[in-house]
Amino acid sequence: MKVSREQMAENRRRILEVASRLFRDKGFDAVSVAEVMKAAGLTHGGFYGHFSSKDDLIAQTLAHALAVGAGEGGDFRAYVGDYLAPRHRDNCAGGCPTASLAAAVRHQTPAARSAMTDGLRSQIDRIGKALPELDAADRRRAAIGSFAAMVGAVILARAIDDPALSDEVLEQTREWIEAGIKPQSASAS
Amino acid sequence: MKVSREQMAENRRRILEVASRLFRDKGFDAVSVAEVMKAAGLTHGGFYGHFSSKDDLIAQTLAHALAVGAGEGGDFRAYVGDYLAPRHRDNCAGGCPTASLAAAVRHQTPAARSAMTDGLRSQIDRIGKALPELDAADRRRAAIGSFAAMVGAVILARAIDDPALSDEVLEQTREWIEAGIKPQSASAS
DNA sequence: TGTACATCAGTGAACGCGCGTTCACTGATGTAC
DNA sequence: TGTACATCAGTGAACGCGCGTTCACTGATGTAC
Repeated sequence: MKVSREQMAENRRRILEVASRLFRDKGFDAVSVAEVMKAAGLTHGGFYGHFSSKDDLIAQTLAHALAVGAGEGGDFRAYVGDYLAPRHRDNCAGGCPTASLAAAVRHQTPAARSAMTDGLRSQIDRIGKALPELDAADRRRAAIGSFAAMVGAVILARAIDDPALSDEVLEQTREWIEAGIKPQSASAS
Repeated sequence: MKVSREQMAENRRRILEVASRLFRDKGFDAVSVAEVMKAAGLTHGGFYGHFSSKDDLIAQTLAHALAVGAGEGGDFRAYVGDYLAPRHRDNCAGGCPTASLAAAVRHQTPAARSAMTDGLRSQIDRIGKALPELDAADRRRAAIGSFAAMVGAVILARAIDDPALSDEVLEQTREWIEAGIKPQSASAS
């Protein structure tokens, strides 16, 4: 049965939202189109009224997931602390899409890789703006280096099955980043 | 037709070797059992004489791939430079198994996660030993932090479709790590 | 404002395909004599 | 050392299953009058 235009737009939004959570939690391959539609409260047949293919859903979900949560002009220390916390490691479905999906994007379509690239570019710029105490060159290096370390640490912490080592990877990486963003080999806080 | 015991052992080794390259290149899901066996010069039916399932192959391939290349007591600077080089980014099949597979291990069996954990533990220890100029606490932090940054940077560089930004992620992360492993906010080389 | 009808979002059965896995068979291996 | 035979690594057809995708159908929407 037909639904109103607003209802359809909301359905589409809900599909993208549940797909984003499911993909982050289980990966692109382990989530079926039918599973996404069921989680959105619909049946699988209607999927192709919203998206041309599963690959199209993946690309649009990436663009959607990497666009939200863009705000946060806040404290970089606090951001790193939250990012490298066990709570974030254990919350794939609600966590950073880059940490969950960046490695899988390599095997996806050009549209998906393009969405990922745009998201990463703006993420790096955003981190740079959160480091105003550094000069331009140090700021860019610190933004890229610390973001790479954060993403890598969460990926490693999620792969490791020993909780102690997993916690240690998060904690040591946090300390390593904090030491690295002190301006110019200067004094401590 | 039956083959000699040595031939069988060599076949098994070849299966693990080609599986390691194929998995690193295309991911676990995109490589079929038949594809692995064909690349090893065999037919798919014989697979179950060597492994109990595809999951078993994945776990044993991880243990195999993470065990070799363990040597290299060499210079840490050179190691970082090679790791964060475009050549390594562009060589998934022959590159670091952690950079290619760590993120996917989260969705695999406990045996696979256990093999990954063992590999990461020894990798971290090995990097620590390559940093003898630091004291114990700094060494551990530098080993974990710089390895996380290296893995994260290669994953991000491989996800990005803009060559300039991809190169920049590698290069800036390399500089960030080099700045971080200078002993105790001390002088340059 | 009320009615008649064309539109089209969503439904659910059905499709074709590739996958992991199984199994009856083959023929070289390697052991018993 | 040579022969007879049991073993078993590898072969390739076949299986069942879940997936992405298609399509005839349904009935609420929203427009034309």
